[in-house]
Amino acid sequence: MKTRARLADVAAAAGVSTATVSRALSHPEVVGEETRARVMEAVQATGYRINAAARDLRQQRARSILVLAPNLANTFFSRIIAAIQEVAGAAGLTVQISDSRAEAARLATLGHDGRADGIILLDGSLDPEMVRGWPLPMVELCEWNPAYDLPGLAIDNEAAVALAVEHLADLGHRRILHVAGPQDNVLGTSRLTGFWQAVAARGVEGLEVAGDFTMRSGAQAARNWATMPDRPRAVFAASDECAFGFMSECAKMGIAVPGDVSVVGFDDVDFADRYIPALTTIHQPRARLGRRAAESLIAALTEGRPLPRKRELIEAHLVIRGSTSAAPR
Amino acid sequence: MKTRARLADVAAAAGVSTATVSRALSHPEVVGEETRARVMEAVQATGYRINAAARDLRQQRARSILVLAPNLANTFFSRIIAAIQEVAGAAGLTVQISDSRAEAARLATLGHDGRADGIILLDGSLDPEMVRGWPLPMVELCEWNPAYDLPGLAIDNEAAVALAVEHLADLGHRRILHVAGPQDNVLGTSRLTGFWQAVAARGVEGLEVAGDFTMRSGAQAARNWATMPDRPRAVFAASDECAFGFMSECAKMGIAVPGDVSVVGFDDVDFADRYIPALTTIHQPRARLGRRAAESLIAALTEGRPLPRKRELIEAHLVIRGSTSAAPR
DNA sequence: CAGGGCCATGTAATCGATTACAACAGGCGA
DNA sequence: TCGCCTGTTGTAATCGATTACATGGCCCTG
Repeated sequence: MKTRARLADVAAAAGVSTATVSRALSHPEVVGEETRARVMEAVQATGYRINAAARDLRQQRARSILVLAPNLANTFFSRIIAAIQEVAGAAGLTVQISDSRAEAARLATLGHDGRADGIILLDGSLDPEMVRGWPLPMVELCEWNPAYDLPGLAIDNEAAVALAVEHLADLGHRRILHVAGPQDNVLGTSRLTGFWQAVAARGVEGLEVAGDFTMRSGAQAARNWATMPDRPRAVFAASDECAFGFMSECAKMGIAVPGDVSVVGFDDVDFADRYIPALTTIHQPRARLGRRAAESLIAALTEGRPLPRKRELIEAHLVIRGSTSAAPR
Repeated sequence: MKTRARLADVAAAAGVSTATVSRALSHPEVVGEETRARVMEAVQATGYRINAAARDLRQQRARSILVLAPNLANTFFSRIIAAIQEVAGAAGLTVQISDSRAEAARLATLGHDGRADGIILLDGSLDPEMVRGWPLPMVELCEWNPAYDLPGLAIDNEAAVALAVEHLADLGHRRILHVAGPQDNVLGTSRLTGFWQAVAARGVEGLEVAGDFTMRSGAQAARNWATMPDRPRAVFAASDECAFGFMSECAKMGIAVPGDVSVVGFDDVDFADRYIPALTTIHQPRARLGRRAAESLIAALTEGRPLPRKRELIEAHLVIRGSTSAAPR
């Protein structure tokens, strides 16, 4: 087998034209039964495989979607991406991934070179000009940025935060510390906003310390918190990772969770359930988010069904585990 | 802006032929300085972006690599994939991902449709016939399968396991339990083999219980272990996740780690350092593995540098943290 | 000044499919 | 029997780039 068989080779083998072979493969119903059989046989015999580049060029589509996330290594994103890939694969589309923090020129190219038919954006911090310049259907997922002016899907972060605050308040906590996310990120800011709204609504005292979603920042927050004169006994971290960092640092300092301090996280990553103690947290249905985003984008691509115009919010729920307990009286 | 500008549009705008435009863009040095400037101006003016499908078709390459992993959601793989993407992106290649457990026909197509120039395989359980049939450069990473007959890169699992066993033995443990990985997986089997070799070499007693790398199986193993009449005080889990499962179940049963039992994991995932207690484990340099695999594949693709013929093993090391302590005397 | 070589550029073939349109055969109704 | 319709197949244009080869101008050398 020297070179790959082309459509023309199959046509020659079957004694028909390339048009017929093409039709036999993509629109079998318009080809005569006997001819079709002969073509299929020739396909087998030659080991023919379609050349995607040629088909894509002619059809002006790439049968591929691009997923942009700020950190591909993060377990939060990987679960979502897996779900996207699953849906896309089932629809016969490939998935390209790229770190959205890559060099800007390279990133811009990805949306312009025709190798993707649509984009799923997991990053709200891209240059809006660049994003709006991409001539493709796009959806935002989890994060969002009004300047993109795109349809999107996310959980209702503020409502979710309220669940966490309510839970702690229900346990009798009157003072709650929020280890915030980065304030250059919509998730960070909306969770912070939600926090202040929720404590105000519930009439409990709120406190705030800076963070950036990472375990390291959670640990740092714990060290700061530990030095507070009258430290709050309830902590709401802006992410699970942050909560893990906080709790692990507590353990180092000999502070018990939830005995000395109750901790709530956000995301419900896979490890939350198996942390010690198991982490009370907001569950983000990551697989579902990924699946739904992929489905609506793919429907837009393949059936021309228009994308929704607005951002859609789905409800997240609280999962109560061992890291929270009643406030000491 | 009705349709995207093509090379011909740029050529018209610059008053040159398409050949000149093409050359000005990809081989600037062969084009006259003044002409080049005029072309660049026309590119700006028309907003021209190359059509990748056309270029790929003509050049018979896709500028893309395909990464196949058995579970894209797994944090172990995602770190590796991120590194691959980073290297590939810097080299101007896109990265396609697919779950290698997808339907076989779809998977086979991925290697044949010409949309990838090379493949990085993170799964040793694929149909060897299919893998050998792919007419592309490939490398195996982390996992391997002799039937693929491919170059590969992985840590020396058996040597790594020996480090774990040595560490436990050095702490005075004479009886060590291995919570094994799945035996239909090379990593599972090679770690098990390594375990038996290491205990024999060190002259300590080994015990074995089945598992499959998951937290769930680790938890199950802990429950079994707890019922053993004379239970070993040292456990080596085939993966960090398994170790987390084991430890979390211990916590539920009121068994202290490392007080009552020392636990060693394998992989050093991001959370290992922040678990409670922090997990002693074998560090797999996942970013480095991903980077090196990507680099050698890309070198083969772009410079024609041949891939190594054999599998390459790199050393892993042990990270000692809080989950292990001296055996009680 | 003729001839050779080099440089810059243009012409046109090419990559491998899809698809608009043409052509042809056979069946059927008028 | 003629003309039309339907169903099947072929011819050739097309997608948008790259690149082998041809061309023409210019400079240099003998």
